[in-house]
Amino acid sequence: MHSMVKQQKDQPQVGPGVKPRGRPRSFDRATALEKAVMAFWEHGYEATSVSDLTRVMGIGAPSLYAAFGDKRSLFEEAVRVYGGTYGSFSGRALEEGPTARAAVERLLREAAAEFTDPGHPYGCLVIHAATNCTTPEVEDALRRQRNANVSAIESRVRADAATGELPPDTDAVALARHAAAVFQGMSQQARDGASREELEGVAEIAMAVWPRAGTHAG
Amino acid sequence: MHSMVKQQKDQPQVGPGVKPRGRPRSFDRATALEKAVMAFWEHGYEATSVSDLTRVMGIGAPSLYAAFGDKRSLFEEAVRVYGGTYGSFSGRALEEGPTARAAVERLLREAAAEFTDPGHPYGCLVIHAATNCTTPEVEDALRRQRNANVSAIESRVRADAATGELPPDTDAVALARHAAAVFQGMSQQARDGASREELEGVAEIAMAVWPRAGTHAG
DNA sequence: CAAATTCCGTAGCGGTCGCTACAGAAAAGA
DNA sequence: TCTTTTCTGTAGCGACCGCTACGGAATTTG
Repeated sequence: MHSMVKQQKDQPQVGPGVKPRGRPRSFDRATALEKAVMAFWEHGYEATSVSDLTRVMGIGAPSLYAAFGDKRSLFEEAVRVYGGTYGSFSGRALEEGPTARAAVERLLREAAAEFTDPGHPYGCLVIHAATNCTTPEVEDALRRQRNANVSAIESRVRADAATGELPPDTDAVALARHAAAVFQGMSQQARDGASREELEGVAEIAMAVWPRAGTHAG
Repeated sequence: MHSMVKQQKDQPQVGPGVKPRGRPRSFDRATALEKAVMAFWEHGYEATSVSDLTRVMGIGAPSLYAAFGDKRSLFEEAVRVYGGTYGSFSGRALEEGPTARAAVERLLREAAAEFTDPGHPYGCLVIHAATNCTTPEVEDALRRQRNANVSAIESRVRADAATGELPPDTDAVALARHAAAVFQGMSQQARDGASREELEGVAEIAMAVWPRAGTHAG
């Protein structure tokens, strides 16, 4: 006997003509999930208790566990929702920017606005929601995500150094890590009360480190 | 009757000739406190339980409470110890640097070494040990400390802009916040596994934003 | 010695944690 | 209507949380 995997019926994949069998869910799953995103974003994984979640999501604990598995699965799904919405600007900036410099400039400028948007918690969920975690897997998952972002910046810098858009002796690792450090520091300062304008000033200053095209370092 | 304040006999202020009355403490207070610093540094305030503390400190819970008050008081004392030892480099760099630029350069370069020292947990306790805290007072205390550091950098920049060491139109707030953001981002990246050399590269890159003496911005 | 004072180890307090057993309610299928 | 399926609310599980009452141990004072 192989172990049974609990059937997940969370995301209906069948057409709209087929109705599920039993009593229908009395709440909107996406709306409840969005509330969980906000709670985790503001207070982090550990400091957000299941009773906190059931309160803000407006459902009972059994409904939460039936719809989302357990607290950790709910958090992972909340991280995915965040990455596809509030946090998607960073991936877009890095993909769509015409050059590494333009991509990072857009990344930092949009971060200044996003991190201080009064419509949701300050800063970046990926940076802050799983620090000091008693569940190391949760902490590691977001750490990997942060390090992947550093690598993404580095790849763009390295590509521009290869094409001549940046000087060939550019230190791609240091330039990328600097951009990432400014990004992460901006998130921290947003949490500490910095304004959008202050963070835009940081972003502008940070862009001064980029070598100009046609200028070689040293 | 006004409320009695519990007599604290933790730090003996009398001369060495006077012996305390009852049974002497069977552990060294400073050594135990140092262990608590390490535990809070690595796992943060909330994720470090009292039983974690009693284990690493090698004492029972009643001894901990008798010697340090409660968990929060112990944490506050640990933060003070940290600020006077591992974290003291930042204050020294900002005070002793001959110019704002030299002070920040030393700050960042020493941070690269300190944040990655394998002899203790990575990164900065003040930045990481009280995030996502269910006790907002604890979180706020370290937030104030971080914002005070930003202000300290800003003061040094402003002073140099006044003397002409930096251009008079220098944006002191942005320059200081950028330095602080890099500092905080370096701490985050140290926690995420960055090496000393990588962080030194970040520090070097970050210093490129500073206007040279005799050069005016715009 | 005895008395007084202070510390330590055991053991456990009330509270919250993540999670779930259970029974009733609400829907579809027969 | 009756059965089947699924969801919901109550109520509570064992584990851990921060913290402490209590009695015995260790030390100074008289």
